[in-house]
Formats: sequence, C-alpha cells, structure tokens
Amino acid sequence: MARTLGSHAKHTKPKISAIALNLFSELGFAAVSMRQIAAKAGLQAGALYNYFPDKQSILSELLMNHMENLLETWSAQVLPDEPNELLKFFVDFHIDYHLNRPDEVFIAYMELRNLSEDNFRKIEKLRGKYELILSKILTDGVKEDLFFCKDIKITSLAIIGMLKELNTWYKKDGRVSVLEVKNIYKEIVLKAVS
Amino acid sequence: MARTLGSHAKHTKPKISAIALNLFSELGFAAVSMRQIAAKAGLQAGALYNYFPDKQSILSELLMNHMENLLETWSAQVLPDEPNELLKFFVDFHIDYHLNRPDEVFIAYMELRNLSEDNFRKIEKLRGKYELILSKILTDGVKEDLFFCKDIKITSLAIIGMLKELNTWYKKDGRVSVLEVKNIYKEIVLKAVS
DNA sequence: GTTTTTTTTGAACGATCGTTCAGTTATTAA
DNA sequence: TTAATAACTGAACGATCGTTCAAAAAAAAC
Repeated sequence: MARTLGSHAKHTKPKISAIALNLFSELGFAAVSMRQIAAKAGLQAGALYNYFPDKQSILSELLMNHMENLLETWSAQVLPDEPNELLKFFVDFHIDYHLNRPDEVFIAYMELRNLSEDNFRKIEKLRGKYELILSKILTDGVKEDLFFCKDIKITSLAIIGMLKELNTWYKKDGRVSVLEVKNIYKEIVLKAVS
Repeated sequence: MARTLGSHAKHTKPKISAIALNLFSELGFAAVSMRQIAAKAGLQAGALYNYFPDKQSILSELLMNHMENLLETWSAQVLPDEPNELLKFFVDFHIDYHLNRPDEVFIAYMELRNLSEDNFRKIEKLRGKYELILSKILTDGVKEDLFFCKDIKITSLAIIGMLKELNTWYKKDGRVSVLEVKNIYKEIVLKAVS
C-alpha cells in the first residue's frame, strides 16, 4: 500500500466546499459552473469528481452539514428552564447562529429546488426538527399560562419567518448592533405570544 | 401600411408572460430556457424576440408589473382611519394579495439577482415604497400612543418577513382557512406592536 | 530508488444555451 | 387583388455546460 487517502485531499475537499458555498450564495447554484469552482480551487474541473460524484452533491452536502450543525449546536446549549427565558434564549441563539453563517442560510432556502427528491426530503425533515424546537417552547409556555397563541404551529412559523427576514437585510456595520437587534426581536417575539 | 401591430401579438405577449411566470416559479429563472417557454406557447424560440429583447427582460417585466400592481392595488383601497383598524387592514390586504399570486411572490424574492443592476434598483425602490406603507402605519400608531415599538423600521421588516413566510407553506386546501390564518396573523401582529 | 497508489491534467463527449437573421407565411390596408 | 407589413420559422452561430477517462504527475510506502 502507498499514499493514504488525503495527502492533499484532506485540504482539498473542504476548500472546494467553501468555494462552492461562496459561489452558490453569490450567483446561485444553476449559474455556477464546475469549471468556475475548480478554477478558484486551483484545479481542473475533472478533479472535482474525486471528491463529489456530481455537482448536486456539493450542494446537498453543504445543506446537510448546515442543518445538522444547527441542530447539534442547539443540542449542546445549556437551556434555561423558565419558558420566557427559554424563548429569549432561542431568539438569541437563532440570530447569533444565522447572522454568522449568511451564505449557508441563504442557499438553505434559495437552492432547495436544486436538490433531488431524496435529498430534499432529508433537509425538510431537519428543518421540521428545528421548527419543533420552537413549537415545544411555545407549547410549554402555553401550558404554564405564560404564553398565549391561537395556533402554535402557525405562530412558530411566523416567528421563524420573522427571524429569517433578518438575514436578508442585516449588515454588521449598519445602523444597529447585533445586541440591539436581538433586544428588539426578543421584545417583539415575547409580545407576540403574550 | 398593412396589418396593424397586434393581430396575434395582443394575445401572444401576455401568453408568453404567463408561461414564463409559471416556469420561472417552478424551475427557477436560470433553469428555464427560451426554447422551453416558446414550446409551451406554441412558438419557436426566435419568435420570443419579437416581444422581449432578451430573456432577462421577461423576468424584469414580470417583477415590475407585480410590484407596480401591488402598490396600485393598495392605493385603490379605502382605508380606515384608526391605526389599529388600519394595521389589521394592512395584514388582511397583504395576505389576500400575496396568497392569490404565489408565483409572482416567489420569483419576486428568488430571482432578484438575475436582474441587471438597473432593473434591480427599480424593483428595490418599489419594495421600499411598500415597506414604507407599513412603517407609516406604525409611526402614526406610535404617535397616538396606540402602538409601541423600539424601532419602527426593524419592526416593519420583521412583520413583513412574518407575512412573507406564509407564502412558503400555506396551502388553500390545508388545515386552516385563509380567514383563520388572517385572524391568527392579525392577533400576532397587533400584540407584537402593543 | 523502486513500486504503488493517489491526485490531477487536459482533451474530448454530446447536449443545450441565448441570440440572430434570412426567408416564409399570415394578415390586413388599399 | 395587390402591396405592405407583422408574425413566425428553422437553421445556424459561438459559447458553455456537466461529466468521463486515459495518461501524466505527485506523493507515500517499501
């Protein structure tokens, strides 16, 4: 035997992923060519196929990693018990996580249709899990008579939609700081379920 | 002179627009070919160039019409004076208008990057006008001490984000009726600015 | 240094893309 | 009916696409 897998490969694959993420986010999956990705990685297009079976797999791996990482990061958090505090914690967490990964967030809801049906279902399942986190927080709060909402599922979606909107306009060097934005959103969310 | 402009054209151009709207929404602008659009319209690809100078113009015309129509339709409404009623009216209006035009709404925020810089700026300007409608409602409500929000601009964006989310999951034959959804959203929005 | 295996190249494949345009057909004014 | 023009065809243009693969280069194992 000679040359264990990953003499350059260990560096090359993450490099390809990072470059693809950037390009997909900037130009859109359909508008980015394999040659474009390869060029930025200092490779020829053919070399990409040592790391990914096809173009779509680059995208689906990015999306899977993003969603799995999101859920794992949440699981690693130490959560407050009290529903009001937990809801605020969720808002803070969501904003922090998403504002720090604008490219992943962007392609995660822009490029879903470029996935195969299988991969699409997998991603949707993970997304559903994330929405369930918020639903559960609301459910517990409603049980304890701390929150009130007509429909927990719809309220969850509405809140997540509100939070997602942030990524479409927030600029780190803008008028308001992340801290301020978080406080504004926490207040809106808390009032929305009061 | 013979044959005045639009013997068939009067029917053909709207037909092309409608077909393109459908395809763009379903497959994405970049993934739809001129030949595909032409085939569905019973034409050859070349014929499309009698009606649009290039592919991007089909998209930009769709988006411009959508945004202009949105603003015009709003202008034609008879508005209630009282801020609480006006805010509810806005929510109802937004949901009605957008749920009835899912394809337009979808491409309006999915395909912006496929516009030229000029066309992009025009659309963004119209979008800003729409956001200003809501901002003004909030501003008036705050002045009269009926609403409270830390930051009107951000609150407007958050509310519109929440409303936009609706289009990504709402199905007409789903669990809840449009009327119920509207009521749920109106309650959430009103509480969010209380 | 030789062998073995990984990694990459570079050319080629067939397909499809947006767009152009000379020529044909369909329609209408005169 | 004839002349004028609008509408459309059908072929062609050059370019680019995702993907494949034999051959070459690079790196590790012996």
